[in-house]
Amino acid sequence: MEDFNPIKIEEKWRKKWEEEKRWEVDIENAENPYYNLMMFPYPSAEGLHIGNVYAFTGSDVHGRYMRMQGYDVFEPIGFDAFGIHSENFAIKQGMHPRDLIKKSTDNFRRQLKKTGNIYAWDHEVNTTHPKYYKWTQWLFLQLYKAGLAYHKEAPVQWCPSCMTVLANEQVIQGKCERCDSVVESKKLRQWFFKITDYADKLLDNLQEIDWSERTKIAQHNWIGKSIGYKLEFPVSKTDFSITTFTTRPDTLFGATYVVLSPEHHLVDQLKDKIENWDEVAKYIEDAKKKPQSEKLKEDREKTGVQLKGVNAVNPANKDEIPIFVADYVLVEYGTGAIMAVPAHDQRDFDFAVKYHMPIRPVVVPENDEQAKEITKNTQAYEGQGKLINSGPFDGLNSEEAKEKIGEHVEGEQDVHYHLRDWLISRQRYWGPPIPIIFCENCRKNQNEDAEEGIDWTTIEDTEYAVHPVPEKDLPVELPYVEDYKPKGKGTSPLAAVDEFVNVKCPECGEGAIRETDVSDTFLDSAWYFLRYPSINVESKPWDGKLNDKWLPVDAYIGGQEHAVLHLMYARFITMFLHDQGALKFEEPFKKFRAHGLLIKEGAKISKSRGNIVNPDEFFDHFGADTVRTYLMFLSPFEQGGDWRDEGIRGVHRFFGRVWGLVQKLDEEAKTNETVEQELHKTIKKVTEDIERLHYNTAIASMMTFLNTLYDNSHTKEDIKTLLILLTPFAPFITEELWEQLGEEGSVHDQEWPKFDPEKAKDDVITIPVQINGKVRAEIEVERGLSKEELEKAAMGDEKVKESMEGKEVKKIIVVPDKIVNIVV
RNA sequence: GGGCGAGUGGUGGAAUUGGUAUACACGGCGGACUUAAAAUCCGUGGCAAAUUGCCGUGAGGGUUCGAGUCCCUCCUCGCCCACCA
Repeated sequence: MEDFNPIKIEEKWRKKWEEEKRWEVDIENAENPYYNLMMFPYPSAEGLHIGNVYAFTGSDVHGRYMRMQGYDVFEPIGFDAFGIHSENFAIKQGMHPRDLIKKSTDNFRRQLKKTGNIYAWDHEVNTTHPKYYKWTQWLFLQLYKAGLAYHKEAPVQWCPSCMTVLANEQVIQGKCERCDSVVESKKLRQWFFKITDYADKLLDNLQEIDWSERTKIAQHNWIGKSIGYKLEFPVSKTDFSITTFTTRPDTLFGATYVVLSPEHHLVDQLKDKIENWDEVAKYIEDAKKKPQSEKLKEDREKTGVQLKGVNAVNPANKDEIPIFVADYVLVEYGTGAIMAVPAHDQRDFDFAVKYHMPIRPVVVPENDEQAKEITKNTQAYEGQGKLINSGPFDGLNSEEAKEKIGEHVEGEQDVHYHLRDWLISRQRYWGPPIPIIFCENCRKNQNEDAEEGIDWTTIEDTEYAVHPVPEKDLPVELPYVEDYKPKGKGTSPLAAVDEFVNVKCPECGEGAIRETDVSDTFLDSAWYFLRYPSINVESKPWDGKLNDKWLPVDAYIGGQEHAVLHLMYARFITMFLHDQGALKFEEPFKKFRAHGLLIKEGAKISKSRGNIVNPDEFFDHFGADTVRTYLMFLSPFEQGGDWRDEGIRGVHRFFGRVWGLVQKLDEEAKTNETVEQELHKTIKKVTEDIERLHYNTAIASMMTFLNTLYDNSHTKEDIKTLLILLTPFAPFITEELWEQLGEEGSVHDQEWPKFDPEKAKDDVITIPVQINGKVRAEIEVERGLSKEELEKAAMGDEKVKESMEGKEVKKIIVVPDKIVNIVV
């Protein structure tokens, strides 16, 4: 009898599998392709996080299961190694990002190979490799040529301490995530992708894809479609008119003032008429200076200033109402101006109370009691109801009134989205250079008359023609720059590299300059899944035939934190490529499931908490099988798990017992009935639970089955079935024991066991007998007894008779095969 | 403020359409084995108790023969978004 030594076993098989390239699929000829994708990691210098192991294992269990269902599973892996994360860490370490990334990916690869996942290592993607980012740049050019990439001056978030622009996701409540400094707003020329062109498609397609509901809802909310009306408020005694956007035209009669955002263009145009211009100008100046964090503060008091000397006209009742400038109205949303209805919008209400504006209720609930309450004006009523104080529209339902009032004042139906265009330029070093050349000479020679349609831009007061880098010149390689740190001048460190910046214009051949910004990391990851199958194709981003075979992705697993960013961008890019005729599908991921967050003892795992779990330690001590199975045993995969160091011992013991079972196998023994029934039940449970990613209960039922095998006479076949069921979770020990049982071939090539639904049911079942809803007895009966038989059996039971003594039966509820309840 | 989700033993968590609450594990305690320890195996929701009884799924109410599950009111926690008109 051999001792159970998981480390030795795993080394043996790992080596063998690596030599055989055991998990590679025939990418060209696979008959049943199944693309099992996991969000590729950012290779942090600290090494693989236990949370990564958790996520990857969950995906791999699914992949291995599908493999045993007869699919040719392609499970690739790669590294999302560009980006500010890596760069910041490199700066901290005083190491060049390129060197650091090389080191980190090597370490990641070493750790990933320990996990026992069926990765297609021959298809590894690395976003920082010129052979990869050549096509990221190509993608940029396609978007540019299609008119979906544009250049515009826009405010960005700027950290004065780090002296750099920050990505939106690096700004936490108005502060820099690294140094906690308050972020400022700064205007810079930027590249944007017109993702908003796809807002409706991104929204509508959600209905057709098999994704976790919460992820779909997150995307739905992020796109944030609001349907409403554009309403005009003329400025009295002028030719100007203020265009407002509202989703509640039904409350128009309650609009008692109008608010412009401080950046609104009309403020300047009305300058001559405004009597308190100095005051207004000062307010606007202050508002611009106000840091982002101040604006985001939760209970921040609203401020504003009235434009004295001018009034707007409410188009519904022709009332002259005041105009304010206030920074609670955002220039970037809607029209940058609102009609304020204090009675029915809490924000307007707060403002109205402070500045003594009238509050006129125009919508009240149908219920009169509640209606009385509303008219007391203690807070805004934002619900639906019937109209009052609205002239000819009184009594109408607010829903109907929307359209009627909207039409009455000749408003224009209008739609707005929360989704904004995707800002993709970064003034940093560690990313793919944006493949654009600016030529001053070409701009000078552009025919003034033909200005339309020719793309040009202004950089530091000089006009340039904008040229895409010719595709034959791709990739625009990121030079190895010694001083790669951000300089804080609003430009990338690449701007200081003359050899990079100065270039011959591809059109006129004269001296020109390159765009020095790099693109957002999210662009790298927005298309990587298209590259995996075609990683060895040099002449194009992907091979059409391979693409047809493997894409779209069959199953995608990743973190909920990417619900809006990455997943939205990937969908947008796919839709765009589809419209270009480059892809046959619009949606990249047929099925998506978000895994939960792994925590430790109730707390988030983080360096600052000092509760880091080092996966290497556990791999080396217990082996990958145990780590994998323990992680999956914690809780439902989509819910997340709570890691405890001690808990892993239970799974270790379990495998010790599985091992022991094989060691003391009695070849002569026969299966008894209990084992047979339990076997079919277990197959059913494990299969169903793996399908719905409830790995924890799948494992629990295998533990139960193991206990049954220990307690009952069983055969080698029974053990073999258990091993097969365990394979997706524990690929090493199952293979080893398969070999020890003297079986041909590999456990991994076995067909997934099938269960007989009849045998998965017990023949004799225990039925509880309740009296007045309390369990008083249990009776053993055959399955399938009729109501009458069951009632008879229950009434005949000794315990039941005892409890019933001297009582009168009022009613008996009998649910066959379930329960008997006697009411007395 | 908005959206989403969750509250079950000391802990992680189980529980088809409403049908024996706490499966499977961890830890603690007790026991077996051992010279002893480790490992292994068995028992263990709480309170009282000879057999047994009562109480128990965040709180309160309701529907039902029967509620962790359905309905209403409330409380707490987590995540995401946030002055989006």
